[in-house]
Amino acid sequence: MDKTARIAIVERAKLFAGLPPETLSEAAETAQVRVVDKGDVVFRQGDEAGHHFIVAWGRLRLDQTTPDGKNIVLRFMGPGDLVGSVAVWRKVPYPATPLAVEETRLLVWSDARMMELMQAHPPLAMKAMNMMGGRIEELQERLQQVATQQVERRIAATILKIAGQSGRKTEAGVEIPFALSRQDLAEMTGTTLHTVSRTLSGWIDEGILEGRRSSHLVICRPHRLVEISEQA
Amino acid sequence: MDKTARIAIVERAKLFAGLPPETLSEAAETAQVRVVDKGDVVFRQGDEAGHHFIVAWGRLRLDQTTPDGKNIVLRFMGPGDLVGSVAVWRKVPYPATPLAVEETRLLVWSDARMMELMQAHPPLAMKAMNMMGGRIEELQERLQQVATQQVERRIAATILKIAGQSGRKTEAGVEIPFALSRQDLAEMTGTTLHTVSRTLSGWIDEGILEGRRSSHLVICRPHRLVEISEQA
DNA sequence: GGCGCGATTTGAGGTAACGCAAACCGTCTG
DNA sequence: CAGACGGTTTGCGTTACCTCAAATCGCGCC
Repeated sequence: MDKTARIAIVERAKLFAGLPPETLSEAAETAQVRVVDKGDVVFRQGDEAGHHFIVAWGRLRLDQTTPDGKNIVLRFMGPGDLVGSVAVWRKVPYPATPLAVEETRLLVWSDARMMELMQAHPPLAMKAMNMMGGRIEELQERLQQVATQQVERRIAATILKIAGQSGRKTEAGVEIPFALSRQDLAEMTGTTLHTVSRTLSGWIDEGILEGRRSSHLVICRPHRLVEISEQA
Repeated sequence: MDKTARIAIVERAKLFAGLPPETLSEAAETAQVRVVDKGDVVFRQGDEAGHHFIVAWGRLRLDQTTPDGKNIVLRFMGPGDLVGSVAVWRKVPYPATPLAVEETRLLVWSDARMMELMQAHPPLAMKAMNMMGGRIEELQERLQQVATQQVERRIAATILKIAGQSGRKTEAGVEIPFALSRQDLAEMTGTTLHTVSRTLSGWIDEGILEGRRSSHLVICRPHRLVEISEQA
């Protein structure tokens, strides 16, 4: 990947959005590139944290395993998203495992390099706090959902959020352009595979969704899903 | 409150921990002081965010109200904790309401002042990110708990966490030194007042806790609570 | 094409936790 | 001290969701 391509990626990353060209250029120059095959991980929960990553293209699923062996999906991440930084700044082991659900390319900076960049360009640090703040708000919202809403609403809201950040418009409706299993949805919403399957089956019967027994979900009637996600 | 007192508070705040005395002094000089009576709020969810607060003494409960009128308790905050900063940095309205559960004194900086401090003292920004990272990890842990564990475990874990950050040792055991209602615990663990009451009653019968029908909980057998919070 | 594997669907039964309702008890007020 | 009030306790019926179990289907592989 040449420098121009790297700059293009850096430009798109939320972390660098709106910063002056010199900053982008300097950031791009000091980045390494890393490719992760579908099914492989960028790093593992518990590894010592030493690098910041930005997704150039592809898609990651951020998993967290509990001491008693259960797994939850914290979020999906796509181009422009920042991976690993929280742990690096805190100097603690990575608290989760990002797994590539499709072939993914990332830009990589060492802890030291990123630190230099931040010292040299204070707005970078502000941006970073901004992004972390976004994560906090997102987590608070999800916590609130899991704590107070029933399963059907949570599943609807989760599908809508994913569609909002990764959906592609097609003739049939909004398509989620990667393999999102019922198990994934269960682990995002704090329920079981079976309950998700039942719920989706119902929605497919009602014509709200398409994607029976297969890979890619298509939302045919987003409006209905919104209603469900907001129903009292 | 004189300058020496303010410096002492600033010194204790995690945000400033370990920074050089000049920084502390400068921060302390530019701070305002604000007192909030028990039952009053520092600001309200939805207000425009313009100020950073650090708790000097006292205790706050951070509440979030959902569109459909439900309430959840995000966390309790005590001396040294940072309030409101996430929203200020993101330039979004405050996402939650901090309510004083006892008379509370805070140091206040305007957005602009804090920005100046951060620009002048880069380590401050690093500390801030560190703290935000801590919040993210805490939220991820709670999300995982609510999503995968059953109510009894969640209540046990929540009481232990609160005891860990605010508990005081007494002859009878570890006391939680402020009024923590069953309703509060319910709103922290994503369950109902009734279920919390039943669960605590059981534990009190078993001698794990004290505090029947009254203000301050005392943990008599922390070890048992830990077991419950980890039980398969 | 036949086989086997993993993901999904669907059924049936059980239960943790909710929702409603009533009683209870400190505490503050007049 | 009577009375009212807010937090708590407890009982009981209900239910949303889980758990266990089995059938079904798509897909890659030989």
